[in-house]
Amino acid sequence: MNTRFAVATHILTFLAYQAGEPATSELIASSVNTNPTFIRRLLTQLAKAGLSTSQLGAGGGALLARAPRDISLLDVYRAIDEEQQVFAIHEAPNPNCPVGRSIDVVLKGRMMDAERALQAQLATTTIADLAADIAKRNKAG
Amino acid sequence: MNTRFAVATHILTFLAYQAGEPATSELIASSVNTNPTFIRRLLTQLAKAGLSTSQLGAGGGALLARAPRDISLLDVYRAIDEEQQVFAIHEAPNPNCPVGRSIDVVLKGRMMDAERALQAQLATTTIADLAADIAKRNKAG
DNA sequence: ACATATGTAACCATTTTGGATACATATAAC
DNA sequence: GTTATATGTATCCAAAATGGTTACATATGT
Repeated sequence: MNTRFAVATHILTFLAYQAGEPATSELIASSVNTNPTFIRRLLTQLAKAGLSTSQLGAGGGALLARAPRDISLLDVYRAIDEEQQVFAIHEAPNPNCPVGRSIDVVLKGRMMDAERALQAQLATTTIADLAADIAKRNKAG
Repeated sequence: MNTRFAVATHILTFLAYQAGEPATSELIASSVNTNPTFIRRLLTQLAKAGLSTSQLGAGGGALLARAPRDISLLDVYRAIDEEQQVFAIHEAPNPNCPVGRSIDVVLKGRMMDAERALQAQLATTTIADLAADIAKRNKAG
């Protein structure tokens, strides 16, 4: 998969650490080690999903739109991965073959089962959990 | 994701339908609607994973190496997806940032939880299940 | 006004993906 | 043993995805 989900999660965790202080795309980019445009593109998607907001102008930047404990990794996944599925099928199998005729429908069902299991697990973790894990790790390490 | 997992599953289900009769890469390709080389590349991976075998020469082709009920979608997933993970992280975050320093380790753990949930679900379906679903669907439809 | 920061478009290089051709090797059939 | 068949693999290619870069119109705080 691409790294957008990971970077989006990084962004939100960073914002949680900011504790209400707006963060510019440049500041976030320096934490992620990428460029501000990439961050702004993701922030736009996160804002559309209701996970972040942005303040224009001097002293502005991105903020969480909700409490970290109310943002799950599933929320992030849904905000970023527009396709909403890790599996892809091969288009247009042979309709004259017994297998080709039905494989797509049958396989899609099983793929969706796996996708649901993945998403259910993602729902069990919040940005607050990640922030706590990081705080503990930095204190210990 | 790419379509290799779906095509590999199609191949194995096709072989299950062949009931012991060898299938050439060309025949399989016509069912999948792709080219024989792509099929052979996947068959090589499936054979390395112990899921299929191949017979050279006239009348040859690919065969299942195990009973369809003994091949799970997790077996296919592991045979095909060498990376074994749907999630990717962004490399080299800023070590001087509290979040950048620890996000990778922490997030990787949660990603692996989700990956495990996905794989556990894949393990519940076998090629025999898919073949049965297809047979039922073709009879009904 | 002026500096700052977003949102978005445009362009680019790299990688991934799947398709196409080619061919050495191995096997079956005769 | 010769011939037809089929694999396994290398090579090349075009299209798409991915993330980086520049640019700039718009909005906001000072």
